[in-house]
Amino acid sequence: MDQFVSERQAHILAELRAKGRVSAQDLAQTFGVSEDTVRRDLREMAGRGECERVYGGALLPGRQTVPLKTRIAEQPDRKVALGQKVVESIVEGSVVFFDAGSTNLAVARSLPENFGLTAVTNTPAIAAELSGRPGVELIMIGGRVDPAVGAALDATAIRQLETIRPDLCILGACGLTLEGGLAADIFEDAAFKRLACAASKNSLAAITSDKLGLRAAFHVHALQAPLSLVFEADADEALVRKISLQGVEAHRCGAATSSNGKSVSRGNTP
Amino acid sequence: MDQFVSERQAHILAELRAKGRVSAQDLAQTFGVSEDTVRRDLREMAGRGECERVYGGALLPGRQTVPLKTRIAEQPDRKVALGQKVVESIVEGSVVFFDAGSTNLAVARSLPENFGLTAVTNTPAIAAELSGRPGVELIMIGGRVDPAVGAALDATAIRQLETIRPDLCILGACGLTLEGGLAADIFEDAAFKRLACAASKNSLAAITSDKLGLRAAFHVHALQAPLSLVFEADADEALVRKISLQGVEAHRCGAATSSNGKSVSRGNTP
DNA sequence: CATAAATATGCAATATCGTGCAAAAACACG
DNA sequence: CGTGTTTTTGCACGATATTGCATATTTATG
Repeated sequence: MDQFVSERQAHILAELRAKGRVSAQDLAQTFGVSEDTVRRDLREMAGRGECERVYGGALLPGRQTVPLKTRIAEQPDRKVALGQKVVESIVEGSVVFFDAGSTNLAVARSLPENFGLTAVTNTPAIAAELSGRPGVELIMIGGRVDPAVGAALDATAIRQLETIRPDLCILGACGLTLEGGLAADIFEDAAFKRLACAASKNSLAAITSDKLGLRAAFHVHALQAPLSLVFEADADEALVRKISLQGVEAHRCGAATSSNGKSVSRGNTP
Repeated sequence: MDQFVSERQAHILAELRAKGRVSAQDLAQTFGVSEDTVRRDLREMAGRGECERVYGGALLPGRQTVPLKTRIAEQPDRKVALGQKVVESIVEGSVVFFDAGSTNLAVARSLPENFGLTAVTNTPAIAAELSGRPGVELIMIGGRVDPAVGAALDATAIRQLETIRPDLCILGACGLTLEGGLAADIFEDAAFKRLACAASKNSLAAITSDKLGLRAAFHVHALQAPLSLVFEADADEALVRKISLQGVEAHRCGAATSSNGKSVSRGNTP
């Protein structure tokens, strides 16, 4: 069994209290069970007075019966598509360092509900996202949080990082060029990224197309193994091919069209 | 025999405390015994109240491991009112430690936009809330994040905390009694809170009324200076007065600002 | 009213549970 | 050392829980 019944219902209740409403379809998708199972949960919870059943899902009890028809407009952000592609490269049970960056926050969000891994991060936003997830062992790197980066980069953080040897380092990057490789805009950030890469067995960076060809000031990682890159669907074909020729594993994620109904409605920070 | 029974059960308990959940199948695999044996262990442990039996395994008793970020949403109005009252006690420019707890997350949310302070916290959700705020210098306490508490409590965290002397420690609490003072439900959590108090010049705890009179297992702070308490509007008048007589500064916050005064009803069945 | 979506119900497949029982090991005791 | 007792463990078997599918029914909406 992937998840205990009471755990699933607790998550439904949490989602319900956070958002005020839940959709049976989304819940089924989120937990990887059939809608029938979700409906049975909702019926049971309604019997305990934890929610009020409505057509399409459930609401908090005592509230007005807002027709749940208004589906949450989960626009399949480009970052979500990229994040899901990155998740495919993560081996279940491994130790993964999450570098700072909004793309990496999307990666954390894209982790399936019960994905088992040890997550290490110096970024509060990512830690908050992963905190409380069943299956995730979370290690927070402490220190002064650099306001420009939103992550701990100081000596304390470096000392703590040195005690950890991740299997995979998921890098954020501010720019990628064929000659310069991965680079960052902020000196301390780049230094920390280099250390994280050096400590890890493998490194992986998700590159949004707007970073392609951008030359950032401080070097992070050359285009050479051990490094994997994940590009968006519209990335420059020629450039990607050239990068592959340097011995760097390059993946490309599918188009971010809304053809698949994989709208995982978990995140709650803009 | 490969392992004594009590050893195995202790190991199960450790796993349970670490992950918040155990699966009978996994445990049988881990220890190389049959699932029947594991089930017998779990049944016995449940009899002692060490775990809560569920179909497929066991969970930590009582508390549900609901992500902290959703716990905040449970009683928004009251928590916000309490948070705003606590903020009034924070001196601009001081160094403030934010303990774990949904109430303290509300305090962090209630900080005015440009409030200047140095915030120290071991709770990812609070760090994420304060990260990026202009005026806030954020220090993150790192370490393994206890899933039941949602904060770093381990040796790494303690070592890092020892390097900091906050002006104010904003405590979370699971229970408050006249005789026992502030107490917490989880041992490691209580130990960390005690250290945080000891390191800080002053301590302050926001007490939701549902915690009043509740006796939690592990002592955190006696009702004596240096300690301030902030109560809700509907807190027991007599109890608050008795607490004041012990030399503890007691504040009371006004009624919830929202128009609906009846937003809190426990176990309401429509 | 027509249609599509969501729901309830029954049913079968699978997983898990509890109990009784026997074998093996550890133990108590003479 | 020998013997009876207790503890632990695995296995068998019936009971129970969970889940997905099929089907009939209800609901929302144009």
